[in-house]
Amino acid sequence: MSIVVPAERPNAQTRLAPAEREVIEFFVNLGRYVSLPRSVGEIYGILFARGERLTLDDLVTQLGMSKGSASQGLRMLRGVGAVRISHLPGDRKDYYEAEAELPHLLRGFLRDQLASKLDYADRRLDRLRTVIDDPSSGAPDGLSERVELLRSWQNKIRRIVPLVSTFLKI
Amino acid sequence: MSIVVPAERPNAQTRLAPAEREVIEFFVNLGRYVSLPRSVGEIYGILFARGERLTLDDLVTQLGMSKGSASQGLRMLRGVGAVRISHLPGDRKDYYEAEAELPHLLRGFLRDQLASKLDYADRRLDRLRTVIDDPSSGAPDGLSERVELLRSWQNKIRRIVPLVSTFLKI
DNA sequence: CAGTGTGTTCAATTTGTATTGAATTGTGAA
DNA sequence: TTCACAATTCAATACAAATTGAACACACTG
Repeated sequence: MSIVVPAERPNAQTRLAPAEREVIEFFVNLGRYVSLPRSVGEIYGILFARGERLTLDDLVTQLGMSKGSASQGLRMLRGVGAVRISHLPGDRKDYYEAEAELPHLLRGFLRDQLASKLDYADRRLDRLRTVIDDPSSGAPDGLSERVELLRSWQNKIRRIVPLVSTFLKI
Repeated sequence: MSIVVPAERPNAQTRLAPAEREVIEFFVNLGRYVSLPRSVGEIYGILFARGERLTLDDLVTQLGMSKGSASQGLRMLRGVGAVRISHLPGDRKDYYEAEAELPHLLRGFLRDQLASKLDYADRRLDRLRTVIDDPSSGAPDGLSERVELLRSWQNKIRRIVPLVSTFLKI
């Protein structure tokens, strides 16, 4: 009778240097605060740690993640301008490197994420007003006043954005 | 042979007025951006819409959610100061109402959420530095410089907080 | 006290999100 | 064209988070 020890899955992460693992975990943790998937934090983390260009295959082997995850993670990071893509002559691979300048990163975030969400909230508030103004909507007493309060929040927040941008010299 | 039509679950939400449903969905959607569970958005939404005090049981029957969800959701909302609790004389129930002042809400958020996370990031960065300074950590070239860059991000963000606070008269 | 009306807890379940990997698309070279 | 290689897609799966509800704890009341 022999005891079957489950084969240890060859976790590629094991090959990473301690310093790299630490940086990666830092960004994974950071990403959690804005509900980014772990894989995205890992990708940005290793690119930041290395400071050099890596290919999708590099990410797959170094981080031990699937091609699918790497591909989708890179798309998200490209979308917010957190990684730059480039090429080598005579090489069809895409090479990625981390964008490490805070102003650049925040600009992408403010433009792509925040702006579109504020716009959406605007439309939502407009709809809310029309619904409430309909007498058959059963709006509780004073609701339309409270909704106007929301509108004023929205305006204040909109005015904060340029304030922050100026401060960060974006 | 008879076709069994699944009994329609008596969804309590159906009883809500259209205007109320609209407000609730607004806050549910808002909450998604900061990854709050739907139930929390619903609770704040109905309290905001009604503008009057409701009990846990009211929430359960009006929103059609479990007592457990309502209880946990209220705890979270109390935690960030988004709802106020009060009582009626000779009534053991807890009554809740929505805190609708933006400054008050943001104050709770800045103090409880942001501050503690910035502190945690600080400690994390300190550890990162000590790991990297260890020659056996296998830190890639130039990593310590890039980590110093992180430190400067951190400092900038810390200086934004009072700026925003001032602007919002918090 | 026992009884009743509260709110809370937490294991089980449901629901939602991320990840995988095989199939597919796209692209440059011969 | 066809081949070869790279990246993307997406249905299936694994994993994580939210929700439920029954058991519990607490505190007032008669």
